[in-house]
Parts: sequence; structure tokens; C-alpha cells
Amino acid sequence: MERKTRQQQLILQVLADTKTHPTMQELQALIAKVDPSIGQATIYRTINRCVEKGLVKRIADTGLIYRYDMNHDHYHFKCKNCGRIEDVYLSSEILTSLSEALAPKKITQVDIMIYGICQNCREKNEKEM
Amino acid sequence: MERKTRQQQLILQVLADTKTHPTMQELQALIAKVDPSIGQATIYRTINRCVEKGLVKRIADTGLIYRYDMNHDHYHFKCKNCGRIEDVYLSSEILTSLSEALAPKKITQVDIMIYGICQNCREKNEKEM
DNA sequence: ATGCGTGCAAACGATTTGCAACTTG
DNA sequence: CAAGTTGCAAATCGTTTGCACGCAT
Repeated sequence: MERKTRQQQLILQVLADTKTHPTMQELQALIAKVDPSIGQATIYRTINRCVEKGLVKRIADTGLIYRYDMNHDHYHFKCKNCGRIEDVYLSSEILTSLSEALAPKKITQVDIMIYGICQNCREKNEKEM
Repeated sequence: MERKTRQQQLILQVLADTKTHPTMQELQALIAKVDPSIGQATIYRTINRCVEKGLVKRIADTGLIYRYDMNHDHYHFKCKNCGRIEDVYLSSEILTSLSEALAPKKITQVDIMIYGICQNCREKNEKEM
């Protein structure tokens, strides 16, 4: 059976309030600001449980370090220039054509990571040239 | 400047011959079968260099461990039942509509990971019920 | 001949685990 | 009250690094 503890609620609250897709380290720092008494093992255990449940998504930035995000139907774009990760929302047409392309497999989850240059960086680059 | 060494060629050869998206451990084992004298640091360094060059793709399976794959334009489907990872090829229409949806960003790379139940497991399940 | 790539072992960092104490239902 | 959860510290695991040697260019 599961329990709602003060720590779990705080950890998920912090993650939900954060729009920047924190790494585990960043998440630890954010949580420590609110309550430094929470042990890091607890954060790991809580996040891992939530990833299993599908409540939290692990997203693969470049490199070996993961970032974490509350799981709302969206995808991610990472700018190779400034490094920022943006949320991307896709039309249902694209998603249905995706699942049609994969039939007869049954799709339960789709993770999309797109890399490129964001609008800001493109404009900056053009000016500099 | 770059050099083609015996070790690099063997490592990439093994990865190219493997259709199973090996983890680093699995890759090490496969390479050891051919030539056990190759140090693991060499494998790490070689693969990392290739990932940077874009020759090899790191794919995020569930969990914290990455798998590796030669980078040919394809995507991945993981069956949550049997755990196997399949290659998925997508039509250019889907991909162009993806980049249209993201304009004015400039896209350089797209990674898609799809989870679900594969055909085999679906058929098996139906029989069992 | 030059210097990049290798192999080994040690170092490192992130994540997990064992355990006793505490909290939740 | 029982069982899941926590905090701490130690253990573990994957990956990186320093160094001396070897090999490709």
C-alpha cells in the first residue's frame, strides 16, 4: 500500500513548479531551499517510484545525465546553441499518423526529443553575419 | 587529426553487426569475444567520440542505462511486455509535418522513442484470454 | 618522428542499499 | 500497531582520467 508523506508531496510540488526540466542535482538544490532536511536518497526513491508509475518523465538531454519533468502530453526541443530545452506540443494529426504508421503495434507512450537551433539563436546568428 | 586504429574498427564493426541495440556492458562482452585484450576505457572513448560525431546514437531505454546503435535514419519502439526494441522507419511525410509544426526552429536531429505492445505480444495475450 | 590512441589501474560521481528510527493509515 | 518511508552513511556501479607505452600517419 502507498502513503502520502510530507516529503513526497514537497518533492513533487517542487518539480511541478519548475518549468526548467531540472537534473537530479538541480532538483536536489531546489528542494534543499525549501527543506534541507530531506535526504537525497529520499529524492531518488521518490522520483524513481514516480517514473515507474508514469507520473514523471525522464528526458535524455545530450550526455549521460537525465532531466526530469512532470508527465503532461508534450515533447521536447533542445537548442544545440543555447542549450535550453523547450516544451513542444504536437497536433493530434501528427500523433495519429504516427500510430497508424506503427500499426498493428499498440502504442502506449511516445517520447520525442528534437535537436536544432531555436528561433532566438537563429535570429542572433543572422545579425552577426 | 584522426587515426584509424585496429581497435576502433573492431568496435564499430561489432556495433554495426549487432542488431540488438546493446548496452555498454553488452557491447563490452561482444567485443571481448572477438578480442579480450581491448580495454574498456578504449570502448568508452571510441563510442563517445562517435556519438559526438553523430555516427552512433545513444538511445534511452527505460531506466538509467543507455543503449547504442549505429545512426541510420530510424527510430525505436520498445515493447513493454517482452522488452525487445525494434527499429521503426517513418515516412517522410510524418517527418516533414513534424518540422513544419516546429517552424521557425531549425531542426537538425529527431529522436523518437515509442513504447507499447508489439504484434507478437498482442497476439499471445489474446490467445491467453 | 610526432603525437594520437591504447591499456591499465586509480579516481570520480551518481545512484542505490542496509539499517534503525519514525510516520502514516 | 504494522508496514511503508525516511535519513544517514557506506557500498556499489558506470564512467572518466592520468600516465607510460605503442602504433598510425
